[in-house]
Amino acid sequence: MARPATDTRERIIAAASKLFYSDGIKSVSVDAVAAKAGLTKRTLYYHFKSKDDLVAAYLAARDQPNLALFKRWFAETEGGLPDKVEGIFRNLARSARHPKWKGCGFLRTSAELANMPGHPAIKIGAAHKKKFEDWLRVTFEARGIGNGSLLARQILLLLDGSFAVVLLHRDPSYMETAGEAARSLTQAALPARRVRSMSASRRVR
Amino acid sequence: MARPATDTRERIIAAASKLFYSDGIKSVSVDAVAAKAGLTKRTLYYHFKSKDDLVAAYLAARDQPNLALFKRWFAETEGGLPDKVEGIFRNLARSARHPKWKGCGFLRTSAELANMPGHPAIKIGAAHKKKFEDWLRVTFEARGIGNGSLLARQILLLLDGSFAVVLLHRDPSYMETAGEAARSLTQAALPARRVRSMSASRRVR
DNA sequence: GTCTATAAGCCGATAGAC
DNA sequence: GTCTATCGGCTTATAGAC
Repeated sequence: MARPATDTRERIIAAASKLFYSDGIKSVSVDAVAAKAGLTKRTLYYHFKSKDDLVAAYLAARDQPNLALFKRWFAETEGGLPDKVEGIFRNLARSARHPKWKGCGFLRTSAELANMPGHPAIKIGAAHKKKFEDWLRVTFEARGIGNGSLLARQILLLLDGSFAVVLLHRDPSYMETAGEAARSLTQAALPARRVRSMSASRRVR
Repeated sequence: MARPATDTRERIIAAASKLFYSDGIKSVSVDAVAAKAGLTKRTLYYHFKSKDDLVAAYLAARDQPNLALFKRWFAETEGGLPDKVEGIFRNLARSARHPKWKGCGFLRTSAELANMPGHPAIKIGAAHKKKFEDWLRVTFEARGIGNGSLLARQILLLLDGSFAVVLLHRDPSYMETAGEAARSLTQAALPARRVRSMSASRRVR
């Protein structure tokens, strides 16, 4: 009562977020989350009906902040559309060099829970990626790209591919490679007027 | 003694492979693997010193067959280089429609064991992906592509991205999208002589 | 090389007091 | 809403017989 219930709930989610992202879902016990949050397991089960419920809350809490970060990286990168798209990958490569970086929490959770396709956490992850893809599509269409839907899907594939590959090899330079590919595809999809010289698709050869 | 020890070992790996790929690493107990192989846990521990050892053997057994499959898909697709590259993705999309498909075992294991970067299974997964990338690079260079190393990395990113995205959304059409992107990038990287009309990079607009 | 039996501990979840 | 205490089951791994 000294603290409203929502604060306790958010403290639990914060603790769960650190542990689940760092160590995975199955490796982290409910006891460990409760200890990290500074309360007992019984209290945790007062706020969440099950561990699955807690896992879903962990990903739901990452949804909006994650999207906001991508949008900020896009907005803050100067230049044309290909530059701004590549800017997302450059910023991601920078964050991937942090020692605590362990890939994409949404993708890692879906990989770990692949045998539970209906799990609420997977639905939240799928919705998150759809929101990102949709934001890309709308952004591309607003800039006059004909098939913005296709380009958005291609960029998403490169982004999630770089999450997976960089996690495996621990080599963030793959994100810069993905950024170059994203730049090439974006450049090629731009309306034909005033094509930039020295575009990435030319630089390749 | 009725059966050589290697047969027992291979039967254990076969059982482990089915269970680990289907349900993940942490979700599958050593008991379950032993039961599936039709022997006791004590016998399993006679052939493998630990569960980690068994996980590594599971991925090692998938290495060569998996590479051979990609090479076969490439070889059996008719047409030019962009067609053959896209053929890999088309075949992958077809296999992803099988109900038992659960993404890439190497990537899923590395996602689940992300907090153990030195785990032997992760090293095997990283080596597997490097072999695939290297085969792509050599293939591209043999066909006169200037920066075969860059294109190989880009194709790898699209392939692993499609593994991750299709696993999350359960929508194999993303693999066809990745195949189109791979075709575009391959086409753009080809030596300039005799550019095919109606290439994918043109079809986009 | 394969078996039965068990150690020693951790798991998610719950009972009941306050 | 938070606590102490605990249930029943599952976990990896090992001891020792044959």
